[in-house]
Amino acid sequence: MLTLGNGVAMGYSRLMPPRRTKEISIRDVARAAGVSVATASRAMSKTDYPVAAGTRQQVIDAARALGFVPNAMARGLARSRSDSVGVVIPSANAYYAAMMSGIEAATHAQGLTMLLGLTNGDEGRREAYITAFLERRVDGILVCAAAHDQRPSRPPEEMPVPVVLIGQQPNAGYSIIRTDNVAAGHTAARHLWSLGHRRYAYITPDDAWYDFRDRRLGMMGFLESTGEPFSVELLDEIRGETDAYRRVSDACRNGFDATAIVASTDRHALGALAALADAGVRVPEDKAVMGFDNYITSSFLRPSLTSMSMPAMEMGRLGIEYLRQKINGSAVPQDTVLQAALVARQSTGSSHGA
Amino acid sequence: MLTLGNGVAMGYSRLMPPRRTKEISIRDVARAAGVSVATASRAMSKTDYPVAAGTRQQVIDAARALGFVPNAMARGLARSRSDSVGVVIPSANAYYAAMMSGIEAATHAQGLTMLLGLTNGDEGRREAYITAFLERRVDGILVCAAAHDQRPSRPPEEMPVPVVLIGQQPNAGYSIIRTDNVAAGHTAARHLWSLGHRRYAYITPDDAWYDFRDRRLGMMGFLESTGEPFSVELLDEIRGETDAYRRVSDACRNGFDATAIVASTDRHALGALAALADAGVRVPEDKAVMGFDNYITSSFLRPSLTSMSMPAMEMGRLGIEYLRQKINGSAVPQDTVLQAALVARQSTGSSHGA
DNA sequence: CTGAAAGCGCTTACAG
DNA sequence: CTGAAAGCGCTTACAG
Repeated sequence: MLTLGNGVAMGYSRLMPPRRTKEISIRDVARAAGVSVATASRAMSKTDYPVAAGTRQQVIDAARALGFVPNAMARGLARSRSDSVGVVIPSANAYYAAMMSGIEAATHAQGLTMLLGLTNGDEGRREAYITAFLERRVDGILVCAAAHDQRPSRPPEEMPVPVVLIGQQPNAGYSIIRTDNVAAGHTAARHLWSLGHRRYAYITPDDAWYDFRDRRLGMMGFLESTGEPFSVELLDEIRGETDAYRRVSDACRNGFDATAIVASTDRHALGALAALADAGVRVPEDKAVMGFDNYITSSFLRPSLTSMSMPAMEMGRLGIEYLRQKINGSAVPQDTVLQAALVARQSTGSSHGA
Repeated sequence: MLTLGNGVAMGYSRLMPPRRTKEISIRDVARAAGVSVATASRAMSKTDYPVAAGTRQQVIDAARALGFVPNAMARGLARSRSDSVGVVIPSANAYYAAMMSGIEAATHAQGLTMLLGLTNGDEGRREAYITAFLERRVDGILVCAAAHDQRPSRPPEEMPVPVVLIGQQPNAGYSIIRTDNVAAGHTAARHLWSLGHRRYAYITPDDAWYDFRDRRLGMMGFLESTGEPFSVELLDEIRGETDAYRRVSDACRNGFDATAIVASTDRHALGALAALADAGVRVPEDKAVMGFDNYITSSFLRPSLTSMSMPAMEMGRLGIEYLRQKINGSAVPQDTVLQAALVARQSTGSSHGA
């Protein structure tokens, strides 16, 4: 090994010739076991099919001896079933990471392979991934979140496989699993209200993402329901920590009126908290801050961040569960609504543990 | 929609009968276009193959009119090539999320579909995923990280497809892309040393993960190279933020001697920072803290966290690039070493920006 | 309990 | 530039 200036070490591996030897097939296994291909197939894949115990063992032994690796493409072609599901996810942030964990657990438990499509900011890839999944004949598709204007272009009847949506989307007709973000926003505002706050600020990207819009609507709904005076300042077009930091810093410099800052995600809250700290604004004494999603990080910030915990992992798990049921021809709830949970911490002055 | 107490809303979708209508195939397209199946195939897939422009257009029009979706399993079976790669990743945390972004960008650019296997703490799933990928006849496999004792059970010669490793692993013979963690540990220690620190603590899970071991070795290497007196306290068996918080809290209660805390990842550093804050220890005045990986979060903590930035995204991108080259029969560097970069921030008292 | 054979939907020499 | 045909590696009625 020899490290170059550019950080790349040398030492080339031998050039492998293109692998062209015919793979060992079930035909080879059958021959070795002295049975027909049909029997070999049944002995290996259909555990319930009546095959003489001895025969089955011979086949299995032969397969092992030959190092037989069944060809899932051939199997899928013959069965019109791939035992795979396609998953579309916007990006691999902490929120979707939790969702992916749930998805992984469920797919693994059911012997399904997961084809992953990350749109990574380029929502145009969404359709491209769905098309790719369809060509690969996945048994079902899970579409996680989507902004307002980005819908699966076709209605459910035109989709050749079951589709389940996770996260509020404008796609009428599809089974969907979502969190009650209106209620979450409502709960967040009520919590801050109970601490005495009357002047609010909401930090968000924009209304194109339903989750963020609904959280805001829930907050507004609660505030209006009080029948008392309040104010809400909207800080929008905020894409991430950096945007949040800048805007809150600016606000602090220009007489930031709000005493309660509601950030549409913990990431936005993180930027806001940093800005407040740098501006010498004390939390929660001067201003309270809340976020959504309850990232693991949030409990270790100082002050630790109060957040609405969303059941991302459970949504992922449930999404695959629904898909499985649909694939098997079972009915599935058309609209499943999970609830978020308030986790109060130091940023709102209501708790003092980690 | 009607939300139940358990958070599940009712409203069942109609039961769809198992889809059994034969899919429309290239045969249908050929018939509709008035050409042979062979010509239809060539017109649609082999852009370079000599097909009369008019004929090609007819085929394409017919395919569109029929809503033809080529069957990738059949294609793969016929070509012995699936245009897919299998990716094994330990978990979807921020570090691997960055790696996945790089992987996604590269696979998408090359028209490869990504099959994802998350081991999620259960490293036994590693082999299971590799087997599943092999059955699906992926064109190549990318194995991201792995602890000391978890190796692909077979040597490269026995793997029927190209494999590329990302992250230091004990798998002799495979092409590997890694970061120079020894150098990173060295750099981290040098930075702290230059700030005057002589008593260190290292927070880590254990040596089973090479990255963490190497960072420690690099740190020790630098300290020993100074020829001056120093001390290093090892806080190991620390799995995450919570463990780090507890152990550092305990240490503070029992006279924590170290003035420089080196955490094997930013996550560990986060727990340590929280513990120090709660113990009334000032950072960086009383103790300095450093982490590795440079999560986005780290720059927004207060004090913001000094960290060694690892090129995770680039590793992911390069991994797929190498795989592509191997698949095409090209040689690839056997050992590629990328370098980490120091990002100094407030936790070590060397910077004061965000 | 077992086997022969058709079929899944493509691609690709091979022969015009 | 085009077509007929074999073949990719499985599964599954159908018939013993």
